[in-house]
Amino acid sequence: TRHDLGREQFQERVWQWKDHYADSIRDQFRALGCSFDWTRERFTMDAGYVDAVLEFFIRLFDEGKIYRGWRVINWCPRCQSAISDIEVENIERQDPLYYLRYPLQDGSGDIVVATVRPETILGDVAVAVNPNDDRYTRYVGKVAILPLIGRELRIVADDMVDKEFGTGAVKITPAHDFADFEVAERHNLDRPIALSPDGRVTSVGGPYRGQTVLEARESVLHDLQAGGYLVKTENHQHVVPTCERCHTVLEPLLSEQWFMDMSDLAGPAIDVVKNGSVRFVPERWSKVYLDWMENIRPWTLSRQLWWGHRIPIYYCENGHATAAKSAPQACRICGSPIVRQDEDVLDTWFSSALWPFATLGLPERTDDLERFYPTSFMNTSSQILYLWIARMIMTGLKFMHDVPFPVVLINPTIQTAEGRRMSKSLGTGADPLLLVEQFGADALRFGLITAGSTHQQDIRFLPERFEEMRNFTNKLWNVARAVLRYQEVNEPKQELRLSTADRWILSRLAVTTDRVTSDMERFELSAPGNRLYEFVWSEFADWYLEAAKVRFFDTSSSSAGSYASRAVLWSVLERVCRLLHPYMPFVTEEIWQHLRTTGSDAARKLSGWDGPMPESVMVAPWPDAGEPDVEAEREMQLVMDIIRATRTARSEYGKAPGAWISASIVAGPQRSLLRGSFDVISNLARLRPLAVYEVIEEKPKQAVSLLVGDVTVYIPLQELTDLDAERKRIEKELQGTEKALESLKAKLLNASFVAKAPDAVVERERARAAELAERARRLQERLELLSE
RNA sequence: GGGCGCGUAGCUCAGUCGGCAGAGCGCGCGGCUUACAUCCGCGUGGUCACAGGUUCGAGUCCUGUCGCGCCCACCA
Repeated sequence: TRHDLGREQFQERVWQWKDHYADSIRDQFRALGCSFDWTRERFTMDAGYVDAVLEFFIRLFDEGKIYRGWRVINWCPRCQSAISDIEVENIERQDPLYYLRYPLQDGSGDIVVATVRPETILGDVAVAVNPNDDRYTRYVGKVAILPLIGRELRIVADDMVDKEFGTGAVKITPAHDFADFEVAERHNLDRPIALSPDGRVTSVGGPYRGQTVLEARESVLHDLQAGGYLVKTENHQHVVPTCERCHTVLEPLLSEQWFMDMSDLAGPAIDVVKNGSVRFVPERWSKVYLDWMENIRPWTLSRQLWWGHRIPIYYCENGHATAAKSAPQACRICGSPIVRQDEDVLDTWFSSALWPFATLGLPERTDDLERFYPTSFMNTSSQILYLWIARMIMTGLKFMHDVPFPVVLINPTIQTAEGRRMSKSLGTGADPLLLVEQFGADALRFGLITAGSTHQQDIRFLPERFEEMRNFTNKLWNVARAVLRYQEVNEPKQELRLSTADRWILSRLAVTTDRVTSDMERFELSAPGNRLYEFVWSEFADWYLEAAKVRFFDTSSSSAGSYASRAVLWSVLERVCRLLHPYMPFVTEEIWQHLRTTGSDAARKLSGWDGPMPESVMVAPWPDAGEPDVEAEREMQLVMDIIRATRTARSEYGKAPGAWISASIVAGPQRSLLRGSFDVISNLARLRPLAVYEVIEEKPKQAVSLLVGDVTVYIPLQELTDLDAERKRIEKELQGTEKALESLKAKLLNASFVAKAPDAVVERERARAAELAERARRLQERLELLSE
């Protein structure tokens, strides 16, 4: 035990332990790609920091905010220390509830109380009833006799008693119950300590002295029963306070401890949240914060441990306390010699509470303090909202006269796949290094940040999710390989002639950048990740890259076209790296290093690089969104719809995806627009030979017809299917179209819809109805033609 | 006991201002096509927990109910 080692040797061992685990934490952060300024790493036990802790403790002590007093505190019999009320974990349990009969002194009867801890009767000093409880009015002021011990117990009236619970009479044990202590204060009752900190009955317990709590529980119960004092036993569901660290059942214990008065500190800390100087994201956490803050209680500061900041209080031979950074010559009160320092250490959160300014040198007014206080925002977990966040705000206002941070971003809590809390002691945690090894740091980060959404309260940890994200990382890597492969060295400068697809992807990037940026600015971090995933995979890789390849490999394409494609590929990827870098630092940096040494003049110009690019994507500026290109988006949409419709038809008719088939497209007024995308359509839809007309004299009878907006794609029947199958397909489609049209017509016939819905909505529905009607007409026409 | 969150496809989850319900995985069919089979194409899959209400219109807003989870709490 620590006592075998002694205070000094014990501390040495803890330092070794600390060094080992600090290294491991550093390794984890580095593996995860956290880009800290490692030169500024601080530990709350660093020399300078220790000095700050002493300084502020002394100030608070001298102001009378820190004081010593007798209070009931949560005592952990295993840790042999007091712990603060926010380190208590309440667990629900079923225990027997014993009803005990206490005879009245005057022989006029008895009074029955209920308890789950019969051994605590040894510390009883009174019985309390509710002042409005008629059943007990006549008892108030009388005296009951404590069985087994014979102590006289006053019967008092107190509002704290619930008439409905048990018998409506409560035994009062001031030294071993929080509520009872307060009752004792109100009624000026003795507070005998019946159970000592080492878990044994004291001399107050008379014949039971020396027994452990459990032994006493048994023997007291046995004796009560033998004496006829046990009235009955019930099963009782209740919550039991346990130690958060070791899960030992806590004993409320009257003891002398150091406390800090929080009432004056809380006020300003409430104001800054109410007036918006400190903002919580998600906002609802401010309610949780305020609720705690407005009901704040004194902070139990002392711990009976050997590791931590030892309380800088020195006692003289008369027992006076003097606060000082090192042992003073004499007592400040009476001048007599100092004989000892307080043995206790401070709650670890006391030093943490000073973090925002103690790390920056306060009490010295350093340059760092000027520059970095307040910090830009605090990102943390809801679990330390009270333990740390609230206290940093209070101490910051107290010693810096300013908030430590304007924004507190509260992360969702990660739970296990089964929805249990992740914790070291429950063994439900996950080792970050193993996960990094398994999926890669980028995939792990991306998966965590994009899981659920920022406003959520908790999210599940599902390994499958990180597999998906690993696949995405791989996708990005392969896209980069392709893009780099198509780049050419020392390309002569050419005029940049952008195709529809080029303009389309640049527009999609503009829209994506804009939304990603605005979401990030409001601390919405998962949506931008998902958006980038979608952009990279579905738009950039699946469509644009495929379209670009047509130019590289289709011999009929112009060199100007492939020059433009190369430039656009490079620029889009380059900006994607910058956007994705916060999520995936490793792969984006690696790709960006390759991009840095490539890229034509046109490519760099598209990305906005005038001079040389920075050394690392980490220090590259955030990309500008740029303007969307509505026309290009509309055009490309039509191209993609044509390709998709063709693919669907081939798949439906079982035609191999790669096989070339002939087709004609009748595009009406869209013909000129489609001209520029002819090669893309032909290659991605595998249509060859392909002809595009504005109108045709005679609609083909022996053909499959695909309706894409105003455009019709005709594929000769013999390429895909037979007449019968095509007729059935058209019939099915016509049915669907008519059904949709009918419900839309009904909506438009609804007078109140037309009258009350916004014009734009009504207009849109009308246009849609017209479209559907036209589609139905064309399908009908098709059917007639096929039936001829 | 109080506060908060969640309930949407078989699974895990998105869904912004109330205006045509989405993704990934799974499942089915077809493809090793010149970045990627950790992939590509096509498809399948919904009583948006339940019951009311507001509204021309509700997954979305309001009220209540049920279920799950987290936090807080001195009914012995």
